Amino acid sequence: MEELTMEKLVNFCKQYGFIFQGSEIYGGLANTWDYGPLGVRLQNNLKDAWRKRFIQERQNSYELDPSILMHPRVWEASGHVSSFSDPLIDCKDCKARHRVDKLIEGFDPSAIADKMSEEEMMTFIREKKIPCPKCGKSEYTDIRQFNLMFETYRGVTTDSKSKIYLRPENAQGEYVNFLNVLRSMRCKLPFSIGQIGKAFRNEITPGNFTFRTIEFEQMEFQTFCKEGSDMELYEYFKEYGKKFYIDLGIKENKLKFHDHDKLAFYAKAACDIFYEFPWGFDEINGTHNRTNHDLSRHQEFSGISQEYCDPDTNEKYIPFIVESTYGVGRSVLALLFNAYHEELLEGEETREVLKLHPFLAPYKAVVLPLIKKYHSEKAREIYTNLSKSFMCDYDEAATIGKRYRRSDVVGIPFAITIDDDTLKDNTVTVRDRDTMEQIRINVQELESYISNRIKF
RNA sequence: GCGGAUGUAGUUUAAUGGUAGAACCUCAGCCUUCCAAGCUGACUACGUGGGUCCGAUUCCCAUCAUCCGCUCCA
Repeated sequence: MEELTMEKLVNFCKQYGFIFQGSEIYGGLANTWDYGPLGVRLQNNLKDAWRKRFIQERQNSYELDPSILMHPRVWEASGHVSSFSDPLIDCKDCKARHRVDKLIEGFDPSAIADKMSEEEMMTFIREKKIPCPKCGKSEYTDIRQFNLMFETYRGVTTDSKSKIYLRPENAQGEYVNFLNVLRSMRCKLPFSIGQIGKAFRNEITPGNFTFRTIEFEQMEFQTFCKEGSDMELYEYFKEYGKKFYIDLGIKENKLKFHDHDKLAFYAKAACDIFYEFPWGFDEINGTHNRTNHDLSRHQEFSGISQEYCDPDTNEKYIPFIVESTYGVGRSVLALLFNAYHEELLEGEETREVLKLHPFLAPYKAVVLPLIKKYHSEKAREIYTNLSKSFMCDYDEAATIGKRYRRSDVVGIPFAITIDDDTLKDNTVTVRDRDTMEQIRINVQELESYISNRIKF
């Protein structure tokens, strides 16, 4: 059995309609990928699973869909306007690109690059003749600013006053709505706001297939709490996140926690969940204790108090926030790697099977007339009825065996075959993808039989 | 963004300075009563743009994209 490489998975996704290259007929646009008919179903089912675990099954949890375009002051308060615009410099000799602040602080740890102006940094580099960490020479281009935020303009003019950003992270959408949710939902702390949505980062870096894209989607969960209960919640959500992935069918030995050695300036603690991809363990989730940094900043920049008044003690304080973020694209990628199997059959034959959790499967069932010309009328009738309950596929082309196999490849958990007996007694064969077991049941029982087996 | 490799149907590939042949897949028909059978037929490709040349898929240049490292990041 060959190892599942990235290249093989990319081909698989393209072949069966999961993921296509973005703008393919124009030669593609780097780092953009389009989810095809099956990929969208898988992705939506993942989102539904997340909603169920994080919103529906939790008390005091609310979903929000904030706007992607936000007031420019939000990004000043969040720190993105200053910290996301990295001054970069290229070595003229070996062409290596360096972040100026890292270059300076790497050379002289007592220097604080953040406090320097661009000119001061350039002078510092020239005077100290800081060597290029790669080649050792000290000949650099001028400093250039790279802003990781996508910019656009509202209105018809393109002056700086009309400049707005596509959000580089989603979390601020929840933070600016903290008071709205608190009031309208009559919340008490701790409570949580979740969101599924897209963010954009104008990075120059290519990624591994959909792992790294300039436009990406996240499922994230912000829990507002009192200082003191924050670390307990932080630990809780780390485990809750790992269990979420295991419940989705990810093998436990493919997952591990990864504590950050270096914390972001706003964070008190940070831990990722890593999945073992072909290139190694890499991040699919991040849980951060963000303290009361975010709400404090918004209070400062907006002038609106972000304090919570404890109804029992009348104590007022700015809540702490524990954030847990799940990458949609990354999770889908992990699920695909995790689900892909090649099974050896008798002889040399192999069967490709996508062993997705039935809840995640793009199609829940495929309806197959045993012989097209005898059974397709009845099969179509059953297909139409069943489609009212779940996404179903219908396949009457080629032999029955081929159609069984075809449904395995795209992860359909149940195959329903219509034969002569169906026409007489209204029973069908239901074949289970994972166990290969076949049972005979009445058409009337199909809906409840499948419903019971695709739960999450 | 840097370095390396690659680019012929959906996939895997063959050949060629005179515009391409196959297998698998897909579709249609025949056959077929439960796991990729068979037969017949059909569709589909030289990433893009220049240059050299009478003529370029082939040679050269650029570009785009992907993969592998590096860098960066969620």
